[in-house]
Amino acid sequence: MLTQLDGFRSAQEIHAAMRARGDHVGLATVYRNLVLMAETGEVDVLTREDGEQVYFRCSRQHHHHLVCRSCGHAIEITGPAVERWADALAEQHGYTNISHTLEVFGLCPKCSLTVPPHTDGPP
Amino acid sequence: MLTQLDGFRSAQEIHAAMRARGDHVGLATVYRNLVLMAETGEVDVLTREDGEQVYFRCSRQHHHHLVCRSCGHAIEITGPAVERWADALAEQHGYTNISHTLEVFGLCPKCSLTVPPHTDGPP
DNA sequence: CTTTGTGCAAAGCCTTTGCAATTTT
DNA sequence: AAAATTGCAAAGGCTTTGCACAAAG
Repeated sequence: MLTQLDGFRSAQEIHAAMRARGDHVGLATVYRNLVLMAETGEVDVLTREDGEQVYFRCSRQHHHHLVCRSCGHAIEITGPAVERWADALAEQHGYTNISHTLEVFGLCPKCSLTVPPHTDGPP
Repeated sequence: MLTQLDGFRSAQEIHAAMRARGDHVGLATVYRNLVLMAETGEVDVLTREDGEQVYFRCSRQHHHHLVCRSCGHAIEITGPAVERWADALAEQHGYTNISHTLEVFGLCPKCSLTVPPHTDGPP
């Protein structure tokens, strides 16, 4: 199921899609499996700007994403320079156990044509 | 109130702190004001790993944070190189309306001494 | 038969909203 | 007196949990 998704989707969206496809599955099961898959690293989780968690099956190596704000379509990206920069900076401040989050959002080429640009200020 | 905080705090934490200090204030008011201040850019909001939103009063220019995973203590950081890299990369993929999130987490020097390191895998 | 996984409904948690009361202008 | 702000309680939305039942080993 998840294998055919090209972007981040919420548990509820995945559940709805499965029902629509005919699967007789409960919402709780979807949540349970997603949580499990997230723990094993089988899927990536990120929190959308509206607070909802979204899931996406992708490679297990450390990477980040370029995510379409409108349709959820995601592309894996890597930024070795950023990783080093973040680690070095945190160490300079005496921080340990360093991790980081980095996501790039935008409107994908397809959605750029159909969705009005958002007017919020920059983040 | 917020001015004396040195790090990101949730609405509920802020509310509790105000009550403890003697302020007779409702939770709804705290939320309402935080939302307002976030809209005007007076405070920064970010979503903690547990999904709770946390607020922090800091400078209005574009910046990121080095946040202590344990006590919430935050330091503003800037990464001009990262900004350019993210924008260029997104443009290469035909994305428009680009924004990004970047937060570095770790244990601050103080918490490094008292808190057992977390054993989760890297993000 | 024991173990694992599932569905449904109920509960939990953070956040928002309705409304009357209070404060401010 | 009108307008804006607040407190409280109720409602909303996403997620988790309890429990009985079905599926798998």
